[in-house]
Amino acid sequence: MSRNHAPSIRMVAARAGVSVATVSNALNGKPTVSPAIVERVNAAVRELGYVVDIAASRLRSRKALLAGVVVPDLTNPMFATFVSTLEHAARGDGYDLVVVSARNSAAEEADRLANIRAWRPAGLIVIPCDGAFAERLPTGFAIPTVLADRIPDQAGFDLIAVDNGPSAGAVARHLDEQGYRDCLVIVSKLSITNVRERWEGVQAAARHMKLDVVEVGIDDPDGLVSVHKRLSSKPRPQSIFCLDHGTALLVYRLLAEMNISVPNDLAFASFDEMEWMRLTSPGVTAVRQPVEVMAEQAWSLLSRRLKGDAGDAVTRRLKCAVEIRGSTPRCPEPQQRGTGQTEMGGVT
Amino acid sequence: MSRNHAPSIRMVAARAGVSVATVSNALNGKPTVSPAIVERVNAAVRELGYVVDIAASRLRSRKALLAGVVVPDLTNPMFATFVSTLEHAARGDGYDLVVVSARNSAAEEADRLANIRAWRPAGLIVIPCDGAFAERLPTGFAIPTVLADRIPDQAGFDLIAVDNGPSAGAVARHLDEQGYRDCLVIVSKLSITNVRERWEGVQAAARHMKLDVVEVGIDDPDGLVSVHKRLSSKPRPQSIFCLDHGTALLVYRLLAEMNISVPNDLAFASFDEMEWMRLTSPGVTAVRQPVEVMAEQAWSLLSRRLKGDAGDAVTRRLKCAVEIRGSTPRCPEPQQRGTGQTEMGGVT
DNA sequence: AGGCCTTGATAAAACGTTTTATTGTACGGT
DNA sequence: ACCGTACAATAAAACGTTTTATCAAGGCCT
Repeated sequence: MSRNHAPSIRMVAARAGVSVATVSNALNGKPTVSPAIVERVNAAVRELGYVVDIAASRLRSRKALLAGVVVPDLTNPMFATFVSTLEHAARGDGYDLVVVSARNSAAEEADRLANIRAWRPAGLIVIPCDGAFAERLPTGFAIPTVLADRIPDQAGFDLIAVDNGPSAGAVARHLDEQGYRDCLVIVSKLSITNVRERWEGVQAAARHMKLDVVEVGIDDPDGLVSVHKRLSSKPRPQSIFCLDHGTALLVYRLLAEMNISVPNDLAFASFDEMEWMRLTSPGVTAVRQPVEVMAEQAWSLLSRRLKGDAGDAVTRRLKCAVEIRGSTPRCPEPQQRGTGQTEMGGVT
Repeated sequence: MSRNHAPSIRMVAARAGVSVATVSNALNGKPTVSPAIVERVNAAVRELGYVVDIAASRLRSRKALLAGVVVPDLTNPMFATFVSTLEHAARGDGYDLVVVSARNSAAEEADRLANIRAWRPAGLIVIPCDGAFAERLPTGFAIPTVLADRIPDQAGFDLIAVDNGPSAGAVARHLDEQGYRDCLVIVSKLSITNVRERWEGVQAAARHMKLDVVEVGIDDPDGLVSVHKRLSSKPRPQSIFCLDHGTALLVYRLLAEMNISVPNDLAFASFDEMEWMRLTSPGVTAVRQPVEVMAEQAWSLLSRRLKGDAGDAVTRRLKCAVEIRGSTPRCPEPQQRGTGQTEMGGVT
């Protein structure tokens, strides 16, 4: 019994009655093959259901139509969208993607990077876990690399990110102008470069607001406890601005549990817009990042590099959309605070 | 100048002063290599930063530690979680994953399947776009394949899915018992097998409720228009049950826009729980699917197959959790309908 | 001492491709 | 009829591995 192996180019050659080299030439569109033979080869390919072995092909030709993608967490809808868009763009150029998730762990990221190397991709697109990405890049792994979304401590990388500072600043200014005089800023980890940029943007933009910042680790209950304490004490903060969607979700739930009404008792805004922020009543003011654009630009930049462009490292900052919704209305006068005045909340 | 190629096993051999075969044996833990030489080899590997070329390895050894994964849409948080969990499990067994998204198109799914074949994976895990999956599987692509989540028309596949019918039925029965006498069931496409199962489950479980079903294609505005019409006409349906999260989102927004209050004006429930359903006030009654468990079981089943288990095709149905929340309270008496009686909605 | 294992290492073949160099073959120009 | 060229097809080498078969060197037994 012939084993159940996938048909090889040899079988195609035999079936078409030509040499192996000719089959290869025919399939790769080399002009030195006569049309009649091309047709014979194609017929044999169809009949056998032959599909090239990419690995063998790459091995010999030294051309890899393959790029690696590393994201911190596929579960995050933003990164999932990033990957999905990227995949589409890459396939449009004939490239395959090997995608791995670091599950928010720098150690796993390093591991995955080493592992992805074994695939000999032509290029890399990485959303790093944190700024220390350069240290985790295996030595000697010198292929075109484009970073996205998160900002590395070390310069010299191509980078496509959003203008975290100005966008977060725009929200802070909005709160300021609406009359709020203090704001509790909540972050997951200030060590994440984006988050730090946002926080700095807020600090730069707030003119009359007193600012306060709390770290709420994603799985760490302590942070939430301290937010709880902060919200129970008098006077309560007039506004809250969460600098990433994870904390936004946690804090928004906390508010509901504590029976604190948005926006009657305080205003609420978030960086990183999520679907649900348009569904609550009122909607949540949020910064929407242009993920798809980011993915497309990351690919087109990598694509340029793969074609041989060896120019200086590029950094591009994309503009975010700031969606003002009912969760940040004009600040009521102090004496009226907490007595009603519901904005007839709505989906915008 | 020596080109910038990744170091090969040959260089390692030269550096360690042994033969290529010995390096291979050492790295693969063959017992015939003396400890002293193993150490020399490891040192050389470290110094050069050598990483095996998986493709070449697989080519020669005919052992692929690689599985393909095809999902309908990575953007869907449920599938993203599925992939993420799967990846973790696979890596635990030393396997890599090549993940592709069909972007909800059967044509793309077929294309991706053909393409993934070029990687010669050892196995396949697929969440098919629709029931006609078998037709799109390239002929001769006979590797262990586990289907997940969606049910194929054709039998003979390993399958890990949830008990769509009973779970949807549980929600229908709940509505029925709460006193609702009719229910508008909303689906994306009845051609999706899961959705059909859910719909059949609803039909089987509803005892006193009059049922009505509307298809709302994900990108198709017509469906929403007909829902709108249905909601404007008198008498308005007493309850709505969306059988997938995409339509749940659309319809929930539509309700807000039409100023129809949940649950004052009607009850609302959904299959496919999403984050935001715990955040609205009141929370949305929903069926939560055990995605992680599904992924783990899919992997462990595939893993078994890869180890050679050639038993009959297995079908496993996982139980879902039904989360009863404030959006489906006891049905008020008809004369009171729409006059207030807000459940002090809360996050559960 | 001679024969036979065992041990540790290696040379060479093989995997499925692509590429390079080679071989015919036909053609047009003298 | 001869040469040079262009064209079509191919044989063989190469890519980086793993595997198989081979080999050399001891050690043990008679």
